[in-house]
Amino acid sequence: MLNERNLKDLLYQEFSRIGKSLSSPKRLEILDLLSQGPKSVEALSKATTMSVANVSQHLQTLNNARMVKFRKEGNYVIYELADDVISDFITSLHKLSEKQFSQVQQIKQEFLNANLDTEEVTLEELNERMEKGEILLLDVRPKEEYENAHIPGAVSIPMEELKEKLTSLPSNRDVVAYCRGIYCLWSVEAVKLLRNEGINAYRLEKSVQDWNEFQDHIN
Amino acid sequence: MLNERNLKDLLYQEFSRIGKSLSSPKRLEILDLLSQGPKSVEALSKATTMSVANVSQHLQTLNNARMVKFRKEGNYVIYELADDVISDFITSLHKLSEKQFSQVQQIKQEFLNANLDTEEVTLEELNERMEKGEILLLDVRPKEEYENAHIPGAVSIPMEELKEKLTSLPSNRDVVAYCRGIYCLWSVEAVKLLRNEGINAYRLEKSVQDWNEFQDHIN
DNA sequence: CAACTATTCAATGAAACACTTGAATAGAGG
DNA sequence: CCTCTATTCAAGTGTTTCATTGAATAGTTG
Repeated sequence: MLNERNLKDLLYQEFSRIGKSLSSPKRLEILDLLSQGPKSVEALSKATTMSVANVSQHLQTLNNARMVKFRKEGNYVIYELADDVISDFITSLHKLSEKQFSQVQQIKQEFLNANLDTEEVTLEELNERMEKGEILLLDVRPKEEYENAHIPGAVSIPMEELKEKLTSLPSNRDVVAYCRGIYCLWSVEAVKLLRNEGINAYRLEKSVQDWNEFQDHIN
Repeated sequence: MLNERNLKDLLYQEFSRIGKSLSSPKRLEILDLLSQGPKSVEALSKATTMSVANVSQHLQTLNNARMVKFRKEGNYVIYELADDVISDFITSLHKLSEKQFSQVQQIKQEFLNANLDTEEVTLEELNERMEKGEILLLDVRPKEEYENAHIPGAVSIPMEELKEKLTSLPSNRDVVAYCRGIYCLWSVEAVKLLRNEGINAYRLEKSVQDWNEFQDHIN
């Protein structure tokens, strides 16, 4: 028989399934990757340096919490976020974390300082200077992610191809590179490469999601 | 030395601390209770039917994740949510859960059906009829929670005192009872009691938080 | 249909966790 | 200053979760 205490236990158990899915660092990483677009198990395995079986297991628990869904496509199983709401939720988790963990900021800063004396670009600046045609915006994520969604006007050169294509870039325009957001470090790498080549390069810390939010705000 | 993989592991580990704090049903219940206002360890222990030591331990992990803060007051240690942002975050977790778990809805419905053929009141209705003075709004939460925050115009009669005060209620006005929100069942109890007394009683499923949100929306 | 690939399943040992119990602490009040 | 109370700490136990491994499955391609 269902009494009040039972009911509460049942309900909070259900609620906690979402919490559980967010309680593992690896699962959060998977969710972040999926927020850039659908991916196969193998692709996730590579990106996270986990075994395929392990990733599959995590995806299973995420699926139980209805955080992701999947479809079969040929030999592959393609996973994606179950819902736009979830992408928003993950973003708000990040914001909350950052707000309360100075440690997160510290870790990030330590790394960036060791790697780059970086000048940041804001979305406002970007918007302005894009319209004037003053800059070249570079999306250094994998091609699929660019195709899934990108900042309007951006050119896709995946990190892997950047070295070869360095010479084809204009040296008379400033270049701004972005990838998956604040904790994605490809853009840092890209800026380093470009500067070595004598190009004025800057890092945009923001992601496509941030861009969308920014657009919603000014409209 | 901090390399890219290390950095990611560290960062996601930090992020996951919030997830961890949301991964235990008991902790979620504690957080919900705290979103109604500050509470002592003992009070939480009673409300959740857990041992004091156990609650204390959970509060410790919540504190590590900066989800709660505490102050000492006489003999007692009073815990509360660390931040308004966290209350919002918990609310959005509930909404997300409800959206994806038909099971949650089902559990709730089964219980309510077994207990009450309930007519729900919407916030719009409430607003309208409150202004006309047609109804008496009853807050059946503990006095401290009422004092911490309540819907304007509501009268506080904690559940424990309701039985004794039944006769002092007007039988010529409709009564609407509310407590902590959709999963708080005191309002269900209250409506049952009131109807037995021949009073036209209805349940408001919403909470003070919902009311505040509603007010923000219409302004 | 045989070989191959991507994914999942099942079993293992190791680590993390929840809850209990009983002792320790620290503040309040007589 | 001693007692009482609320809370925390520390140790022990049983359970759940994790990553890893190797086998099983299912779908595709020759």
